[in-house]
Amino acid sequence: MQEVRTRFAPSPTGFMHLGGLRSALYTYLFAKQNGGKFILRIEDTDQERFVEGATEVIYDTLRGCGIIWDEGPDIGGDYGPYIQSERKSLYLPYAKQLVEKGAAYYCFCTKEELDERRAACEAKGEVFKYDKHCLHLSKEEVQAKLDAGIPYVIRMNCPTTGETAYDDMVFGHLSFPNDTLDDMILIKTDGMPTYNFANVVDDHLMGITHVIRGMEYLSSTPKYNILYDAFGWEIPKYIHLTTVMRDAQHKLSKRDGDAYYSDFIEKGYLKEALINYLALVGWNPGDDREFFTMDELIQAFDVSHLNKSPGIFDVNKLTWMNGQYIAKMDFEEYLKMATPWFDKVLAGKGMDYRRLAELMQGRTEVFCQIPDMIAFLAKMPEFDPSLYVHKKMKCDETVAKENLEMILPVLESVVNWTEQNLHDTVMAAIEASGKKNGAVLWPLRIAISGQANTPGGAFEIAYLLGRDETLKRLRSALEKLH
RNA sequence: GGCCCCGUGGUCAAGCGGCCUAAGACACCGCCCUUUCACGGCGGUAACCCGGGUUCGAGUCCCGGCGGGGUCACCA
Repeated sequence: MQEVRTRFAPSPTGFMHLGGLRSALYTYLFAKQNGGKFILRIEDTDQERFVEGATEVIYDTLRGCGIIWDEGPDIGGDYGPYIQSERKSLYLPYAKQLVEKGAAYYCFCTKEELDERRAACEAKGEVFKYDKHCLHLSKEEVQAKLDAGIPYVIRMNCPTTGETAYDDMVFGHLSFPNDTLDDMILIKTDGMPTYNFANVVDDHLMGITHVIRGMEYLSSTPKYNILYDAFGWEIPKYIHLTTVMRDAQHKLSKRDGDAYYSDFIEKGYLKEALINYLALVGWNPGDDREFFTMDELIQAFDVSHLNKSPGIFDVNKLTWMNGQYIAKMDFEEYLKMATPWFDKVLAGKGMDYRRLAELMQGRTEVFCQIPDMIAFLAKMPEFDPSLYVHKKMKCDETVAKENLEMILPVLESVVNWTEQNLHDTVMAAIEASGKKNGAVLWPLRIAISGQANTPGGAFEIAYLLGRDETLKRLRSALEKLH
C-alpha cells in the first residue's frame, strides 16, 4: 500500500490562526495514524505579504503543540525545497507544458483592462468570468508579444460545458457545472505561480496522497482536478474541514482577539488544553471521551467522525477544559507559571507564593484570571456590609459585629502566626463561646477579604495576609460596623 | 446574485429507518458536602428549522422552502 503523505501549507503571516492550527492538527493526526509522513511547506508566493520572523512563529507554534513534521524547510527531506519561493523556477516549465497541451494559455490582458471589464460586468449585475479573450491569439501573435516583452500571465483553460465532480472524504460526492469555472491565473506577471497552481504542482511533486484543508477550497477543487488531469497526474484524496466559527455567523477574527494561538497563550491557556479542545471542534471520537493526549488523539482520530457543519469555538468550554488541565498539572510547574501573574498584584509583598499556589491551583481556570482573584490580598477592597448577611451561616451585621468583637482578642493572642495555630486557637475559642463555626468564620473571612469568594477560608487568608495586616483589617472592619 | 456546502437543546455533539417518549459534555438551576468559593456527588430545565413526499415505520432517505456559511483576485 502506498505510504500516506499529508501536508500543512501555511502562509507566513506572523500569526497562527486557530482554524489553521486545527487543520495542522488533523493533518498530522491523519498521517501519524496511518503510519505516514507529515510535511510542512511554507507558501510564500505572495511577496507583498512577506513578514519577517513569520516562519519561526509557525515552527514554534507547531512544535510547541507537539505537531512534529517529518519533512520541512528547517529539517529538509527528499522532496525539497519546502519553501515555495525557493521553488520559483520550477513552476513555469510546468505551466508551459500545459500551454503545449492546450490546457493553459498566455494572457496579455492588463490588470486595468480586467478591472474595467469586471466593473462593467458587475454594473449589469452579472458575475465576471474571464472571457478567454487571449485564448484565441495565434501562436505567432503570442510569440510576437512575448518577444516584444509585453508582460503576461498564464491562465488555465477550463472547459465550459459538462461538469466536474469529485469525492471528498468528509462531504461525499460533489459536482460542479463547468460553466461556473473561471480560467484562473497559474503564473503571475512577476513569474511567480499563484497559490492555486503552486499547490497542485507541489502536492504532486511532494507525493501528497491526502490533501487536508479548509472547506473554503471546496469550490475551487474542481479546477485543481482539471489541472491534475491535464498533467496526467493522480488526483489526491480530499479531506475538507469545516470552518471554526466564533458564533453562527462570524468566523474567529483578529479584531476580536480570539483568532490566534498567541491570543490564548498570552491569556494563560495551556497549549495541551487548547489542542485537546480544538480537536473536539468538528470532530468526536465516537464515544464520550473528552480528554486526549496527542498519542491518544492519533489513536482515536477518524475521518468518518469529522463533522460537516461548522463548529463554534466555545471559549466557555475551552476555559473549563483549561481549568481541568491546570488542576492536574504538576504543582511546581503551576507555581512557576502562576508566579508572574501573582507578581502583577503582589510583587514585593513577601507573600507566601507556595501556599498561595496550593490554594489557587484548583481554582484557576485561566492564568489571566489570577490577578483579579487575588487583588484583595494586596489591598483591602471596599465592600458592602450586606456581605455579612448569610442565612445558612446564621449571620447578619449584628451577629458579625458581636462575633468579630469576640474573635479579635483571640487573634491578637496568637503570636506564632501559622494556619495550624490560627485554626486551633480560633476553633477552641468558638467552641468555648458556644457559637456556631459558620457564624464566626463567615464574617471573619468577609472582614479580612471584603469579598464573598476567596481562594481559601478564613485561616488561609489570615495566614497569607500575616498578623499585622489581618488584625488591621479586622479592626477597621469592626469600626465600620458601629 | 451564480455555484457549492451545512441545518439535533444557548454551545460542542451521539444518532447512519424501528433499540429515540433522542446519549454524553460545557453553561445554567436546585440539593448534598464544605468555615466561603471551587472541587466532588446527586438531580433538573432545554433540541430533531418548516412543508411535502418515500415507507408498515423518518431526527435518520428524496424534493421544495427558509436560515446560516463558503466561493466567485496577478491573496493564500
